[in-house]
Amino acid sequence: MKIGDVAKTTGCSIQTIRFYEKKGLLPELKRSSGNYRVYDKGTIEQLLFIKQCRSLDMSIMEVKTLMDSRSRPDQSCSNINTLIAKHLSDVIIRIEELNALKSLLENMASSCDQDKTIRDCGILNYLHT
Amino acid sequence: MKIGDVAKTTGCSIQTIRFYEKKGLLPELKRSSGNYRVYDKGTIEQLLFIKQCRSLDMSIMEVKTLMDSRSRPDQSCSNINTLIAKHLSDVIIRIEELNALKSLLENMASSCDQDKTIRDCGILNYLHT
DNA sequence: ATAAAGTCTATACTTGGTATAGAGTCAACG
DNA sequence: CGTTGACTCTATACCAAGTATAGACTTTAT
Repeated sequence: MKIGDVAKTTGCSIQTIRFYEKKGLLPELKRSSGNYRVYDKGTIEQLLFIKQCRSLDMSIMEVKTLMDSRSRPDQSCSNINTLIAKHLSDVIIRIEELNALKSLLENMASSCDQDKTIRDCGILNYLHT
Repeated sequence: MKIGDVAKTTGCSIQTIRFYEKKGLLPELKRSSGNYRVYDKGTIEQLLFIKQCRSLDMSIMEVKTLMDSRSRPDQSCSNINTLIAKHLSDVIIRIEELNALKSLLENMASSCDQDKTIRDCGILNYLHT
């Protein structure tokens, strides 16, 4: 399989696949006689794994940690539990931040209507304080 | 005032102040005979305005739009209302995304306990699917 | 044989800064 | 007057996580 096929199958762009390779998320791979990357089914599965993790908003480094763990199946999975717990806690903190932000923005939005001038704009006055 | 004083007063780092200048958020400013940037009270106020906007998670471009508006006090402020409404809507969408993410991560976290091996880790099995 | 499609590397761009290097400036102290 | 230390200057590189080119090469199809 060539990179274009892999891109179609996985839904990752060609550049992204090469980017993941450069970041060390894909194992060293074979090249054809014309220096084209040659992929097998294992790589596709790995890319789907990465995609799944990225859709959960994990960083490349987090994904790398998980993939490295997968190559040591007999070890304890406690570090994986820790990683997910940390990630979850980060998400919860971010949600709280954004909820606070949302309240502020709602207050601002309600402090002005469309019919004022810039000089009298409630939003700008709020920001100016 | 020199840049170090401004940094202390506003809480922005020196590099950040120069960065904002390069991005066009600060007006063209005077230089001393030794080519040092010279600031006045107006710039401090502008920096605090920028900081306030950034703490509301606005992008540099959004801040720039607001600052440009401030220089035309007689115009209608409807574009400012629109900007804030759009920003608020973005924040709400992001909160929804993160809440969905949170549920997923909670399910994952509860699908494994610390005592398993990588091979049997419920989290990795989830991700592998 | 040639044209089109695919792939290669290397580089620049994005956002919002942060962190250097190396040079120049300014104020105080002896 | 010299020199040390603190400050500032520009320019550049770096981070995440890709995206988007340019210019060269390979493969495929006609």
